[in-house]
Amino acid sequence: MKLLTTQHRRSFFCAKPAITNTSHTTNGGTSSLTEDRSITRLGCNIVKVFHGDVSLCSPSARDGSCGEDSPIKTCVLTKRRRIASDSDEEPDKVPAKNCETSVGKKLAKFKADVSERASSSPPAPRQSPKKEAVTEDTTDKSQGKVKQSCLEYNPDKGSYDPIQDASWRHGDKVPYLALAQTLEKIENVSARLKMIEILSNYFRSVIVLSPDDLLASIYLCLNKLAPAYEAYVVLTDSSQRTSDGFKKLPDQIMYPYAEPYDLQKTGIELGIAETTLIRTIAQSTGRSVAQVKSDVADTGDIGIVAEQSRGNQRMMFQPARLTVRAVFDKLLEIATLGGKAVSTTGTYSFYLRWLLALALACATTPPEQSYPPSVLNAAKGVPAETFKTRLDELALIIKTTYCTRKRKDATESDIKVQVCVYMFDLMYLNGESLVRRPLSDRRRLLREHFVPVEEEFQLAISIDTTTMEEVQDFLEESVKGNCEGLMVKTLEADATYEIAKRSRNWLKLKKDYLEGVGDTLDLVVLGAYLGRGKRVGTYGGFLLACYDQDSEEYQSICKIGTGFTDDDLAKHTQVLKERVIPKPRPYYRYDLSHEPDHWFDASQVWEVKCADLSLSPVHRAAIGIVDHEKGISLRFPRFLRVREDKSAEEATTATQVAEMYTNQDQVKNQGLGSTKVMEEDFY
DNA sequence: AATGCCTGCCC
DNA sequence: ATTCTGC
DNA sequence: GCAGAATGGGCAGGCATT
Repeated sequence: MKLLTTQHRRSFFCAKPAITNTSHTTNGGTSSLTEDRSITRLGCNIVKVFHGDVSLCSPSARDGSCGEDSPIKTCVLTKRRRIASDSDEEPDKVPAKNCETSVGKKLAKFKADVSERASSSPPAPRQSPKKEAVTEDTTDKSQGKVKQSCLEYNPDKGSYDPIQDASWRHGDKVPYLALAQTLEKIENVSARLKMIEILSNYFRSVIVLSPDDLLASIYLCLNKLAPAYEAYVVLTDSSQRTSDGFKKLPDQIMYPYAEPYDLQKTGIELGIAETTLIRTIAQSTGRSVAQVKSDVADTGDIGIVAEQSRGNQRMMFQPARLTVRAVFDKLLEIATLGGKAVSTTGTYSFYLRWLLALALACATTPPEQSYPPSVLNAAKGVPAETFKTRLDELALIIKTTYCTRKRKDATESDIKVQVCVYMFDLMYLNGESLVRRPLSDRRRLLREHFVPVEEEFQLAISIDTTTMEEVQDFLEESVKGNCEGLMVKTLEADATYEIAKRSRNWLKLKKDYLEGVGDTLDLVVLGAYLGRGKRVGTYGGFLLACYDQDSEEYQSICKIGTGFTDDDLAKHTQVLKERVIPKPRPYYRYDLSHEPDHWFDASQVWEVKCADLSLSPVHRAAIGIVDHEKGISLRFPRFLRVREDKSAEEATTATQVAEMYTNQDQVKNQGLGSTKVMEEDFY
């Protein structure tokens, strides 16, 4: 039976003995299920009703299916929205508001200031505006001329003393150099823990000596070290904090908070995303947007470009000693002038290590002490255990306190799609947490306490089984019923609802995970995008196309950026570099929004796997076949291998793509939908 | 007012 | 989402 | 085994530009 890949088989078949301790011993694989499993559909049918009143709208329901865990998410979402709108109406209770106005004035002033300049330097990113005297002095805030070369600052020092070992004195503004040196040290270290330690030492000094600069420091760290695409700053507005539980954290981002440091004191929010940041750097350094842009492309790190740009400028007029604050303020001002900076978002984008560094710094050198502080190193004289506990607590606070964004609330009348919530589990009932009870209990309680309502509120379809065959059948059935797959869980043993252990005890089963199952296509590489972060120097993604024999066109079908080993990537880059052409061929069909950095002569054919095919607003594959204006694209595309044996013309054709699309159960089941399209066609 | 870019979110 | 890679 | 860091399609909402 080839149903499961080895990987799956391992997790699937390892019946976990009911153990009470936390070790995860597994007894070797048995060849059949030894215990009853409850299996729920991954996404259940949602009956679409295009009229009628609804009180819930799940975003995941837009495509007519709802993820297995949607019920809960839906609730959370709705709740959050409500809260968000509440705070909309009464944001005044939040201190941040004040600052917003004070900064607001500042902004207004600059806006006026710049709007005239703006006329002479068109904001269009493509152009390189002639800069007249945009040599803004990045340091106009700091006083004095060049000091003697600064002291060596070494936050890497053993038993670091936040006061003695700092290169500045209490009350001083933090010199930018200190931060630069800190970052330099960090970059030369590979161990994460070490990085955290170094950075936290710097933070400790800032906390003790110049707490006002903490925020600026954090921002500048981000700017420097975060991957470019995440390099945006938002000084939060805590009015957007919500008090309800959790928000799913994006995998790579943490959202911190406003305590215990008074981060919200700064009040305003300033959303700088990449493009804005590029303009910012251009303006602040007197370089053209195009220049900066190309530099970013080269280095892949906007922070480095900023640094270098600033460096150049410094050569030109030898400014005074930079302070962290001055740099930050300037950036802030300019970004704000940039126009689109003030956004409604309210999040900090952080990386874990900064959070941890911050937590470590807080734990070691508690903030908000009078100077000189009584506690410089809280780790001293305390059992390591105790300190660790305190640190963990702090880290937890930092990690779990976060800001959510305002969401535009849709009025109920705007909601067009009837949504049905499918319950599949119960974590909490009448004041009692059920998280530690086995699934069988939770499910029983769920069934006892909730009354399903047809087409609104139902139980997720599930089966209990011990045999592989039934699992297989149920998987087939679920796919036919427009679901993505199954969730498989144990009913009794280790059947608690624990997120952390989820990956071990819950198994997600989707068709395209299985080897030899799922959609696979052979596509032509039309172009590529320069890699960023760890992919600097190679291509990071590619534009793929299918071949339309009728029009003899290559039609874009998706971009692709995963599935390659580092080695693959290097090789592809090497091979494709030889085939770069200056302009796309006239017979390449693609959307301008996906314009690659480099175009290639169509030659390479890659085998690519995906989960689904979808109608796309931007891709052009098989355009005109199933829809007039929309092409077809791939969902979750990943690279499998190069098809050396195929030439570009032998790639998957538009016709085949259309066929694959139409053959999807999901599409077939839509039934009526196609009639509608035909009617439209008719007119 | 319409269009298009940018961002953040959801998979 | 998916995938690969260090730790 | 896990966390981190690369990357995907598609959508909604907000701004900017036309």
